[in-house]
Amino acid sequence: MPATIRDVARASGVHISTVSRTFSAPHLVNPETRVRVLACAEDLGYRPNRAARALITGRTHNIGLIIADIANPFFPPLIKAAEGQARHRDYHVFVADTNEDASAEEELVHALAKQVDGVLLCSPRMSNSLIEQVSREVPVVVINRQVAGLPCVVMDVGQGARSAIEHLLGLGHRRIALLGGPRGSWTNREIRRAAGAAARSGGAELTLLGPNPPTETGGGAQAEQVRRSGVTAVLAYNDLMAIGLIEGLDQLGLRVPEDVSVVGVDDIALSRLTRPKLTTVATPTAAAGRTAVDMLLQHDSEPRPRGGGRAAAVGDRRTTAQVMLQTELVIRDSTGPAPGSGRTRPGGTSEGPGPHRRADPGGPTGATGGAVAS
Amino acid sequence: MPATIRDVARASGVHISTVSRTFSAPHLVNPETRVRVLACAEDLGYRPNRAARALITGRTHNIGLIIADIANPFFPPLIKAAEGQARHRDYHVFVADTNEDASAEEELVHALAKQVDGVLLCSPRMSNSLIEQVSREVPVVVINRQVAGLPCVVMDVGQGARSAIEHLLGLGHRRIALLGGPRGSWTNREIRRAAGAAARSGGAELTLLGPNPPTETGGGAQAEQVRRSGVTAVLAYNDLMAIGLIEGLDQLGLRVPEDVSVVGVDDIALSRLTRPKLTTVATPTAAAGRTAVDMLLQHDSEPRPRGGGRAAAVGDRRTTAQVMLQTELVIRDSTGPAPGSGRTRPGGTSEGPGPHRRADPGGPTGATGGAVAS
DNA sequence: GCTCGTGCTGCAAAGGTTTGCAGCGAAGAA
DNA sequence: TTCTTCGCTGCAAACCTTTGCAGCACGAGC
Repeated sequence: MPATIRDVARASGVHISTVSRTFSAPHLVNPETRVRVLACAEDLGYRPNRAARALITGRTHNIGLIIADIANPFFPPLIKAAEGQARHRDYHVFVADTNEDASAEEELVHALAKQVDGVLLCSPRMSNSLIEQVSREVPVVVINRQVAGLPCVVMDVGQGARSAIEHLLGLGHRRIALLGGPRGSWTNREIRRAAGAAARSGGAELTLLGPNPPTETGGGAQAEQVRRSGVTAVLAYNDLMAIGLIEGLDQLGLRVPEDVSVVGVDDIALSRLTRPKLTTVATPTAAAGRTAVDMLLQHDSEPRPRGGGRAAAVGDRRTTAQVMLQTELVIRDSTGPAPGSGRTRPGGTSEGPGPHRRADPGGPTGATGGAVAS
Repeated sequence: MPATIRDVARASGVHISTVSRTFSAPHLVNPETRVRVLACAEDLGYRPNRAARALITGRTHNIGLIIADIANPFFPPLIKAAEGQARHRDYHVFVADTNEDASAEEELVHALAKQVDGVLLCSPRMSNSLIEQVSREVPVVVINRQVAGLPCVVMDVGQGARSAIEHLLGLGHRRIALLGGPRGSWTNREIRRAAGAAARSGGAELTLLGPNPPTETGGGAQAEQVRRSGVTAVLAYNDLMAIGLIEGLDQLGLRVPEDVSVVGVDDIALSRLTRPKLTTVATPTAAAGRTAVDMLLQHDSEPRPRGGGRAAAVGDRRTTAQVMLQTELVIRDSTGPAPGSGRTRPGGTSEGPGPHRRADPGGPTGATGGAVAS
């Protein structure tokens, strides 16, 4: 039913190539012809078929964004930032959700592969080797994971976890639990590694709880375990789990931060709305989205080898840089002195100004994170 | 760089049509040939180009889902449900976010048009006539809006608003504010209409505040207005605004529900986490997602007229049914007796069992909503 | 021995677009 | 007048698949 270029050509009495040029290279066609063609096109409701165009140009002007769980409020700022950046470069973003499922992830990459010029793989659950394999089918930038030979943008959660543990140590905590995230998460491994090292060097004991689904429910489900383990502080894989845990502890009659201190990771908007407000490791989510788009599109303007047109797609011959963005501990109300440590609570911290206050959420802070190697 | 069907044909010494059949109609090719072809394909990492396939079959097996604001927690359950339903039918869902912007919305429909078999337009901000226009380019199902001649699925927010107002009237409130949502929202109009009627027939005064952006910030920004207006209860366009408003009132020293009662709409997960827990109109979000996918794909199995292949796409000749799903008032802790009304608070309601307790979030409750007309 | 059916494969058109090249007419230069 | 140049347009190949039709070889039935 929709009109094709041929219909427009017929209606305006010119060759299809002239119609094509009317849209993609207007300066090459006689003004009079142009207006006539445009009129006919308007009349017939003609829109160039982007799929057909992509078939020959090798450019779709779309990018795919694959997300582990769209319901996790961690992602929307990243998505929005990516979309904004893409829009500047005249690209559209298609988002797909994998439900934390590795095989769905792979399937979606294939589904998207030829409809986009590249894919942003955000917090992938696939194995590294599988990522490498799919990256041969379509240009990929990985977010929240380092995989050798591929362009990546990660947050320095190691540093964040270290700061969190040090913060807890400073409050007198010596028995700390790490509420682990999902299996297959790079972030999870990094946090575990860094938190373990920091605890050890601070003379504290670190109990590992997990893996768990990275959701409120996943956090809440471990409340009983936390109580039984007798720890006085918990570092959670993310804010959602931290919030769920606080709820769970509450139902068990444990108060936060009086009985147990809780630290999250991500600094989602929600962490400012719950009571107590959450102490958390802020990650530059928006900056990550922007950076990833830039990396994917960095060779966009380069002339592409014509002939065979067969899409040496965007980002081909890309320098496989790896970028690490800085994180920052934001101290709010969910952490306090360890019970029985004799310390008193440092006055109502709650985001007062000071070294820990976060400058500009998702702003340049993170974007300046140094590029690393390769 | 990626292998094409031609490469596989060359490598396995058969014609490309045989390779094609190996994938799309295996029973038509000799088992020996088949294994040889499959081996070569595997070897070369060949994947059929879905864009090229779509060009000729007229089916992409993708559906587009256009969302006003992906950061609004109202949408993820709908997205997830749509994805699940689509997956059953062997479809993938591509999500796009419009940032509440009508023109971005239109642009995205065009970007998606030829890459998907149909589009779910969720809470559109476009004008009805524009929706009608784009629906000529690609099959569309509209969610959260009724537009004549197009298949729609809406929630009965009118009924919900009525229940909410009646609930407030029952608590003795006589001066109520309606915290309006974004311009161009069908839901907003429905709520206003129904709430206005209910208030009038209950002898209450309804103050309109808005339009506002449907976010926490948008809600919080009206806190001062709410105080000044002297109302004792507020019905907000959605939960996010309700929560933002509660925060804002809190900062002005007004307590909820002691000083002001607040009701939201949507019953997002967050509304159970804030203090006080939010009284709200639960909408069957997941059911809406599922239903919309079903409506879009209902003629999927029908044989398609071959010849010209030009995609009398999915859902063509669709019966343009309009479905309305039921809503339900969920009473939690953000509503109480009007100050000075002499009434006392009915004991700790908070989701106890009873007529208002919600059965199964997004479950069959809503899915059974009756089909209506046309 | 001939016909027919069956099982497999090749041929070529079709789908909607872009783009290098060639052609054409007119205007300007020699 | 003849040769260029220039501005515009048409031609046809190419992108990667799918699919109706035809062709081929072979075995069975008469």
